[in-house]
Amino acid sequence: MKDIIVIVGPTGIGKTKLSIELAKKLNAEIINGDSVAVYKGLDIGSAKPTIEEQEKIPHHLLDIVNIEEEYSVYDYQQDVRKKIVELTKKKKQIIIVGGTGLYIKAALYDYRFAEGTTHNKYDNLTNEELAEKIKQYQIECQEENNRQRLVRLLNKLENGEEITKYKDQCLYPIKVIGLTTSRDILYERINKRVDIMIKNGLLEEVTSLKEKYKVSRILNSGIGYKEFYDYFYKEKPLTEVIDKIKKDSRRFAKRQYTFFNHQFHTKWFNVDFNNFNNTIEEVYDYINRDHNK
RNA sequence: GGCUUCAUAGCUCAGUUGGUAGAGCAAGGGACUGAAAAUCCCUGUGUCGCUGGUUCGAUUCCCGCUGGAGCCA
Repeated sequence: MKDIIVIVGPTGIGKTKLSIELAKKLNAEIINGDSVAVYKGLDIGSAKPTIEEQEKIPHHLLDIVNIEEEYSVYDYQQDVRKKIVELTKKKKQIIIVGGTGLYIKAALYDYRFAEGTTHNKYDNLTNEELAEKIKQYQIECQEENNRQRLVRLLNKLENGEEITKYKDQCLYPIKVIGLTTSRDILYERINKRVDIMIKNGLLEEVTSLKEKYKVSRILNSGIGYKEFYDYFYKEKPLTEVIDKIKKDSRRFAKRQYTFFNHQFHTKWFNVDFNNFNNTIEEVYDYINRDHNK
């Protein structure tokens, strides 16, 4: 089996562009590694590859979930693993591109999830009480303020699920390519990209989605979408929304660096924005060099 | 031109009855196994505008300068 090429990096760095150019050269197909782009209709704000781009190279796990549906790491893990089998049979090289570190890691590494688990929210318990209950299972719980994690952990314990730690067992041969640049340049690109999204009709996209889907977790948590809440319900000006999207994107980029630096063996490439072909060649050479050894 | 007032962290501002300073925001770092574009944790040295004086010691008091704001001519 050929190495799975994994392209990661902060938002707005040029992962999509690289993935398509590499796929052409490698006769590969692309699997989306982005937790928002799996949703239908979230096109502009998620910076999904355009129709033209998708026509050049087959894309998988894009537009596979309706906005009111729930989709989780578990679902993604299952879907990716099926796709890997499918594409390997077709003798296609696989490129996974995206910015959602946990999704990609859970798909490729030995992350274990039980089937049909419950999702009790414990609304009547405080964080302290949750931590207290967890302690009864002789489990040391860190992050005592992190309700999301406390709830999940307690659910697992009450279901009798195993609390596993197989962090570093990768199930497939992979090459992790990271794209990077200086913080200043990245932030400038992020800011510009948000302006372009607005020009391309982000407000219209969000407005029509809001009308169609009254309740949606993803519209309330995705960057480029959740920020419009203040615009629709608090009569805040659009400029404030735009600044917030930029800020949230910058902070997200920072967290992405932390994840890709520590959770993967990432080989970083400084992007040449003046001549992107240089970057493509550099990455292509790296992939081939390692194949031939 | 005269008088008053302000000048402190990237920004908005506290504060020190004279012993070289701290909040919010911004920013930086980190964690990460079913919400992950989520959630949570940690991080504040800055010629206290410039120059001189008083003082053991000045960002703090005083003189002058520069720049901003206001009032009067």
